Amino acid sequence: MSRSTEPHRRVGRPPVTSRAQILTAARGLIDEVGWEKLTIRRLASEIGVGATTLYHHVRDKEELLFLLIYEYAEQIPHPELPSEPRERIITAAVALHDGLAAWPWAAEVLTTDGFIARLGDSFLWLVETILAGAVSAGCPPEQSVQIFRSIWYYTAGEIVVRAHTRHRKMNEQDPTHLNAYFGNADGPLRHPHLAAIADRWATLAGQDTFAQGLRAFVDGLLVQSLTKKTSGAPNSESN
Amino acid sequence: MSRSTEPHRRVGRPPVTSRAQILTAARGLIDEVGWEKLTIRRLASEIGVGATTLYHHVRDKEELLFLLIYEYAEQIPHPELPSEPRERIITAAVALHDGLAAWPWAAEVLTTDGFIARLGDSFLWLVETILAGAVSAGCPPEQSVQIFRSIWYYTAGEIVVRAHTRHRKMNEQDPTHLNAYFGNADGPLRHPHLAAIADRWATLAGQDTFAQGLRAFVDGLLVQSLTKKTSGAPNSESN
DNA sequence: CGAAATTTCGGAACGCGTTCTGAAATTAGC
DNA sequence: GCTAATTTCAGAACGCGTTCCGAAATTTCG
Repeated sequence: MSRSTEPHRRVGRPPVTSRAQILTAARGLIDEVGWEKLTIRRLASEIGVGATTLYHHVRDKEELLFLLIYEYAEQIPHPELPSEPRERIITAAVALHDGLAAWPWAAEVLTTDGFIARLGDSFLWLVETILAGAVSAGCPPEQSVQIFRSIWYYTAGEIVVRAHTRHRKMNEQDPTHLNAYFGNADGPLRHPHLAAIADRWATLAGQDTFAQGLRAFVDGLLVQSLTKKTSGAPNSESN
Repeated sequence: MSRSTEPHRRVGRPPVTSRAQILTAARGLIDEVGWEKLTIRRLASEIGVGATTLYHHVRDKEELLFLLIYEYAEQIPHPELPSEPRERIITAAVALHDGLAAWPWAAEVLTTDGFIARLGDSFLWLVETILAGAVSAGCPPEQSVQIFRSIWYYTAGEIVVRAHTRHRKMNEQDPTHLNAYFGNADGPLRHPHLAAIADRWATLAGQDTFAQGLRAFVDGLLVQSLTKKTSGAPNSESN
């Protein structure tokens, strides 16, 4: 209707802040004090408005965090894609992972309902790339979606688990750590392999094996999809 | 020290409740009103004690939920294991997944720090089985741990994402659903594969493909591990 | 100019998990 | 028996996210 032609000042009390200002202030506050200390009340007083005022510009805190990721994500440049479909999938999935893992609070929002669907063009392009890669590799569209979902579970799980893992220095000095649990009384008897590796567990768990696991996963998924094709008859398995 | 020989009544004010009673009451409350409505205050008043009293028997709410899972988990019977190592891994991982996914609040605790290490014998036995399966298949212990970690990321991710996905009936009636996001103006231009499958996305996302994806993952992980053996030289990849 | 409609603001309040602190209830020692 | 030591209890309070609702500030209409 009335667009730029008519600078119709809107009826009602004029807003004292805006979603843009809130997001900017939130970014600043996160840079200052860290995202754990970002609270609605603190953010509001930083802007100089009442706490409840923010709820007229943002549905809730979860949406606030999502919008922060959303805005940043749109600025991420698209990675160059290799020619081979399988490598394209991996490149896109790694970009998706790294893009999200870059923000420590991503884990808070990652698993919310419909997160993928709410992603912006930049991240949707990565989803599209994964789907396209699977299709290029010979998978039917339905299975391509399932391949993406599997990759997404793996990706989200890695980010969330690692985000919740305290990155204390892997000094073996901490007796309350893994060894204390794994190495209980009859551990070596009941769980020999676990006991054998218990003292190295913390070190191994600290390594970043996302990309390596992803490669294995994509290989397995493509092999599985291309082997049984679109066999309508279910396997001998439960699902 | 003084055990059953001496019924030494302990010094100090006698406790009015116990961790066992708290856990029992928590289970009852969850059965009655659902785990979302389980609050510290409500649980305390259910028992008939002050809210803060619970904190002398349980560190925090997270530990309370963890203990609930822990106790249940110990009662789970061990699944029968197939003979083939690969199938043993899958059987154990599915049991781990199903055992955790059985409690809707598992997602709240799943990703907390050191969750796996704090698991009880019953679940640790599943971890042990996965490790043993990988070793039996020919993987060195270190890579077996990485294989388990990859499986765990996938498993935890699946549970957490699905737990946070509202299971609304997949009626296409809801215009605020996926299509509304995926099918935006120039969606078909920018994301053709996404647009092509958008209307079927919700249905596909509702399917349980955990076991299928797991099979692909395990296959890929074993192939990867056995192919490059314990090559000390890193790949051409970043990691 | 004044009343009505409209839109936003923000203080009060709720329930939450959690911490602090002093009171209460018990045993041990004199 | 009285006091001290010990252990637990629980009310008060804090900060949090969030909701409710009346007040405030603007435009529109008569």
